[in-house]
Amino acid sequence: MTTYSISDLARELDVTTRAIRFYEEQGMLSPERRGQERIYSPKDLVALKLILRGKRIGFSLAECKELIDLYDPSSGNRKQLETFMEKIAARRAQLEQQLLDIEQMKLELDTAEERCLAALAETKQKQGASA
Amino acid sequence: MTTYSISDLARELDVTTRAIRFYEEQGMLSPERRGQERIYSPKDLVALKLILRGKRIGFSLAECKELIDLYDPSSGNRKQLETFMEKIAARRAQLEQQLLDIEQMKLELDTAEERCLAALAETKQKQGASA
DNA sequence: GCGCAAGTTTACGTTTACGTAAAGGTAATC
DNA sequence: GATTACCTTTACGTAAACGTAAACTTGCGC
Repeated sequence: MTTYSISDLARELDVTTRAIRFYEEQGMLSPERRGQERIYSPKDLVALKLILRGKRIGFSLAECKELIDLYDPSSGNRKQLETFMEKIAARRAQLEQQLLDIEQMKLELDTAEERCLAALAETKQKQGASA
Repeated sequence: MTTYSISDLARELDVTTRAIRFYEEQGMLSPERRGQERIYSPKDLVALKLILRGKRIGFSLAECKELIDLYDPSSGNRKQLETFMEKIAARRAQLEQQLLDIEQMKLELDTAEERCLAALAETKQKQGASA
């Protein structure tokens, strides 16, 4: 069975060891120990991937923790599942808004760029062929 | 010509007055004054909207400031404009990743939900028609 | 047996984006 | 003239998510 050291995980998922220990401190990971040393299982790897994906989506660590707990079979808690699906829906809606915002901003930046370039051209003309 | 008080703006754009003053402190707004009182113009309203949109997209306030400076005609700086378009492109790419992450998570949550519901059904069956 | 790399804990520091009093000025209204 | 509603400044507080430094142990290679 495969195991990982903390720096294995850090390298593989591109996080710092500090972050990994922090997630453990927050109760999101619970690796085995060999003496002092942390030994991570593939299950831990998956959990860490979940955390990172949650972060990418914009969830807080607290929400990521909820997410992980959701995958814990010991909690057959349907209500939690439903509230979390709502959070995901909210996040999707926010993404839609972000897409709109970005499109809008792109449009405005494009026209700003045009004006800017036009102004530059005008300046050069007034200066004559001085360059 | 229309003007706004700070709480007009706060109401209209759904931000706190504290936030508005903070943005000014950061050099992102410079309203007129009538005595102590801040008087906002439509131009300020636009700037504040820009800030909020930038935030929604996920830009830091520092980046939002760059954004506003971009619209300032006194800076005919094309390089800034280009680097900012790059930031927007990066943000768009991140949004794509977020969409993927959300789709993936939705799939996983859906199957988790199924398993959960199935488990619940099983439990009820074993209990008989006790409810 | 020495050095070095990788691991550990403890603990204070940092950044961002405001929140939250505290303490007071101004202006309309009863 | 007292209340009420807004406005102001100053300033300390806060939450999240680690960064960073200190001080120490453990195992490997030579």
